[in-house]
Amino acid sequence: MDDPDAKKKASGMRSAERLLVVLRALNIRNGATVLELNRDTGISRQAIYRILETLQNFGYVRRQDATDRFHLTHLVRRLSAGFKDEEWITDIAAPVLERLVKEVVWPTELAVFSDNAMYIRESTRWRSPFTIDRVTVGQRLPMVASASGRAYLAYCSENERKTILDNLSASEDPFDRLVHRKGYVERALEETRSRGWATGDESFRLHPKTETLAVPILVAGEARAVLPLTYIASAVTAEQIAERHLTQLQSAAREIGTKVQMMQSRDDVANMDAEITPLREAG
Amino acid sequence: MDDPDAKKKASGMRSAERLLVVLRALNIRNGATVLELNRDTGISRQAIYRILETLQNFGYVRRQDATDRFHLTHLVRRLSAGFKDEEWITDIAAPVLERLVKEVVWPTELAVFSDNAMYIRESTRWRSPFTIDRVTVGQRLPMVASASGRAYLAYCSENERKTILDNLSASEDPFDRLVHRKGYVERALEETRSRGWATGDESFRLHPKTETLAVPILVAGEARAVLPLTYIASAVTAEQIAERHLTQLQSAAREIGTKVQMMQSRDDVANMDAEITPLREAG
DNA sequence: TTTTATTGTCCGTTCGACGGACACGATAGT
DNA sequence: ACTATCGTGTCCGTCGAACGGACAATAAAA
Repeated sequence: MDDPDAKKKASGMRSAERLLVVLRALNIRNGATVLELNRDTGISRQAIYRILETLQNFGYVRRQDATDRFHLTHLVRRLSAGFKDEEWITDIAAPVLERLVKEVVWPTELAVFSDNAMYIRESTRWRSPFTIDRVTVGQRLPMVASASGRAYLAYCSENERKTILDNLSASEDPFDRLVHRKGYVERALEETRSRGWATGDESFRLHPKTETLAVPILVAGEARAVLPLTYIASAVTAEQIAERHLTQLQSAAREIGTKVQMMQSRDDVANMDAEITPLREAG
Repeated sequence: MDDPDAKKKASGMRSAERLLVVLRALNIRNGATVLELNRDTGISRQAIYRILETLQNFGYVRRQDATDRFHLTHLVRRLSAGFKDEEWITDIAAPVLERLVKEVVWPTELAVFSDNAMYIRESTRWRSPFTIDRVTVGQRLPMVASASGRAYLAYCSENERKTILDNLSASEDPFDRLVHRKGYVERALEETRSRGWATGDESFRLHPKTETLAVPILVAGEARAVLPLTYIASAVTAEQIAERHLTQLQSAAREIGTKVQMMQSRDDVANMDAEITPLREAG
């Protein structure tokens, strides 16, 4: 009875919500009058004045003198410039991983390449009952010794692989120095490609009892990230995991890859589904 | 007396302001816990919860499951993607023009190149007592006939000039067709470069009584925009205007140019002067 | 002149934001 | 085990900020 509109939000701050709505409206129709914003958003004129004044205090909006239009300023970039392009994939992967952990009981992660190593960016470890180690987001994984690194190297572009291996040859990290072992990298990548998934070197273990298996996430045919699965070595073998879950892993990887590709191919992320949700009608 | 804190803002909505502060804080330290945000911004924890919930409802923020950190999502781009790169220069020029109109009584404008013509993007006409026409923001100015177009063509890069003139040769616009007149463009540009400022063809007048004189705004040595000044032809000549105000015009143009250049050379607009202004201390 | 459309501001009411207080869990030190 | 410390999460009574109706002012249209 107290909820006439069915889709009432759990909570959230009213005035702040409306500021976001106005800010979004200004992004869709940059250069708008108060009345236009009133019509676009359904927020009362008086409230639009208050909101615009607030935005002006922060310098995010300026008023064009001649006309009575309000424009965004370059400072609005501050509201989103902290979000790096590289994080897209993590952002998109998160919900997919969440679903994946329900099908595959073992914990899975998302790892991306950065600074000549793979880094875990998202994890479902805490959701899996089989998690025993404490590896967390931010964990570094060496390129040639870890399953994630190998999956990436095996499926990234030829040029990228060469550059990475070149960089690694100067590294002091003991696991990185494996690149100098004759034929080591070639064998590992060959094996990875023939199976479609990678394992890590037995000398590299984040936890003594666990092992990891990883599949690549391809965007436009090249690896942009990897999807590792960690299991308890005494319970199952890598082959058993692959037999049971490889299809699911690869399907999740493909879903993430295509979603990222779709995003990147859009010219303008902002104006997709450009309608604003009017809050309520007001005068 | 009713203003105890000396720097109290005129008004603005409290909760919405604090949401903006938190959003900005998240951009500076992407991936933050509630407590970190509390410390960074000085906003109480309870309020941070409310704010983050609001941002989550809009999808601008998601919570990384494993850790207790909040991250921006790709949707935050919607809050600034409506601001085009091309608008930077307008944004930066606006305050400079405002000052300029106080020194030079005649109305000045900012015009940028777009779609094979110049377009007025900012104007101080309404501020000048000498304004008689009703030309407004958005007005199109042809490239070879208008003062603004000539100033741009004379000082843009060689390649850009060639491309523009090529495009114009196919245009149906009568003023654009002047490009076909033998030696016309060359003479106009030569004259412009020798003086440092441009005038329009006498056949092109937005208003029968006014004429225009324009100087280029250079960024990295090439024209990115122009700064036209409109005067009443019966009152003064172009030469008189130039004699009196050319220094001021060029100095304003230089100021805009260097500011834009400074902006563009920054890697990250968001993190410049990265301190957040804590609102007040709270628990 | 009247009508319509739009901008701008005032002000009394109300409801949403506020933060103190408390519960809980995890980790560290003794 | 006990205590201390730190961090997360939630409840709830109070209070002031946000709300929008109402009105003034201006300009253009009928």
